[in-house]
Amino acid sequence: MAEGLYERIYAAVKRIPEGRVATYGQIAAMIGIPRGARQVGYAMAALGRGRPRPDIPWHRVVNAKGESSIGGEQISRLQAEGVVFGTNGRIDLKLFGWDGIEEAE
DNA sequence: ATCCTGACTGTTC
DNA sequence: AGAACAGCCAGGA
Repeated sequence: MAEGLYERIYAAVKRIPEGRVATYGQIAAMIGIPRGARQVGYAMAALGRGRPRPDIPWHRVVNAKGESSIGGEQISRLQAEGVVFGTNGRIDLKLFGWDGIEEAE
């Protein structure tokens, strides 16, 4: 181990099934860091900085309100996966929110 | 090596 | 309902 904390975050993000979205706080909680939502956001930001972008579906990570914190490409990608945005630009976490459990195929 | 910035959340008033 | 406070890690200059 001795992996960076970000590595764990990226791993959790990769677990998000297609067509579903997870919140920053949810990712943080599932890897064991309460109140670590910010760290998750930082990790995502680090992806677009200088870090290479592996196959991390960062676009599937949204804020607690169910909307994209950055918008732009993120929203386009989510819609391409079938995620529907409300009139206010928010997603129904009850419908697209990921429970942290991958659906069996 | 140090300082600054960056894609958040829940609680309380 | 809107605003403020506190907690957290890594990378770039």
